[in-house]
Amino acid sequence: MFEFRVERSVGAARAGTLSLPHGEVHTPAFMPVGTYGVVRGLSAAEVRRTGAQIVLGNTYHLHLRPGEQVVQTMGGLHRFTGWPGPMLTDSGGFQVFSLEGLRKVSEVGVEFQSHVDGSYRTLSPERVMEIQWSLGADVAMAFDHVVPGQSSHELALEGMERTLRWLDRCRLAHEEAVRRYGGPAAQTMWPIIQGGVHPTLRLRSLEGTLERGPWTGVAIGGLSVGEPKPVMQAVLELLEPGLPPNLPRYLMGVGFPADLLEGIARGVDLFDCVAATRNGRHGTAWLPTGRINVKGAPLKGSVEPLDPDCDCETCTTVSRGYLRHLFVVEDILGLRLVSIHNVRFLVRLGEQARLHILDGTFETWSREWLKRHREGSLE
RNA sequence: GGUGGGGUGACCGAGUGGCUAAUGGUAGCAGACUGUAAAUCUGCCGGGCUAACGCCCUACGUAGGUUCGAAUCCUACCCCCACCA
Repeated sequence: MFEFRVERSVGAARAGTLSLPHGEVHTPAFMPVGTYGVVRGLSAAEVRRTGAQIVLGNTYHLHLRPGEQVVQTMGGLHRFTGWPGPMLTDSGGFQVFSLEGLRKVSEVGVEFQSHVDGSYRTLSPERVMEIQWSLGADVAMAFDHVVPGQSSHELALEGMERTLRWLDRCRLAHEEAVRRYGGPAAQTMWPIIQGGVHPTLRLRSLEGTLERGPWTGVAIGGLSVGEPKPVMQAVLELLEPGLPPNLPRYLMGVGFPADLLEGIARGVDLFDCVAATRNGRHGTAWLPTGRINVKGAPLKGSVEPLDPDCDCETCTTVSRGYLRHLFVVEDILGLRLVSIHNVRFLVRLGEQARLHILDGTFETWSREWLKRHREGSLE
């Protein structure tokens, strides 16, 4: 269990298979985000039909609503959501970053003021691991301290070192849970590398993380939080040689289509991002030639499919003109259909990358794909 | 026919002498969104010129008038609504 097998690599890019209690994940792969136990707007069956292999949930959000005990009583996150496949829960570390202003970080943990009702909740590394154990995903993430992308050396150092100290506590708490409640096959925990945009801090975080191993996977966090894209890519290039080849690498919170290919080329195996569904709800759809505003006047009356190259439910059943109409009249179906397309788009991008890695043509294919995509985006 | 009320930018609707190209809202148009405080947020929204500051033109039913200055006051006319004949 929790085994990762690399089937082939081309440069730094890898095609692999991750074995988890609830199934296998063929990589590279995009994981849709289902913060509250739902990939916003989509049923489990619809998510399944996008080809997604693994879905995320969020510790902080599920702790607030409905509460991890409720989920546990109802049979765990898989039964709760009707998604029988692999799942991963994020620790709430990202909320330390995104809820800035609603939280106070200390060594013990983070005091959040709930965005739901204003009540104060404290999340510590121990508490976070308990909650994630109760939720019961295949993979739990360590509780980390994410700082903004442009953070000073001082702040990034603080976040990075705290993340390492918390990692020790997370590990103990997770091992305790495994010992007390279940076999080692039930859930694994992955650490998260921090360090902002500072190379020395990133390398220290990598080193500190690995020496606390062994692990079954490693995540790279604190990217795509405001730093320029070349900086993110440089961090990936910096870390790649030091990452154990036999572990899946998960780049947290990334990304847009181009980010996936750029990440895969730099050795990343797993991605997650809310942009597919958020942009879907907001009316932006990804295309091989860039992106399109589904609400835009030019789509009025168009009988073309959203993306003629796409095999998703949306593109094979309705027209651009109808999708635009759904947004104009504000029917939820429009949000859902574009979300379905965007998720399928990223999932399929992962599938395509995998095939091209397996047959050795990844670099050429990726270059061409990015060229076409970026040229379209300039329109 | 009489009396009263009313006609404002695509629509609804404020404004009752200068701070008014004219508050708001809707519709429309565009942009943003990366481990989800997001079916959200931001910008534009009479026309023309400008990269921009800005300049010019046309506008508050129609036509005149008063005034340094009018969507706002006066006169006539047109149209709508209510009530009375």
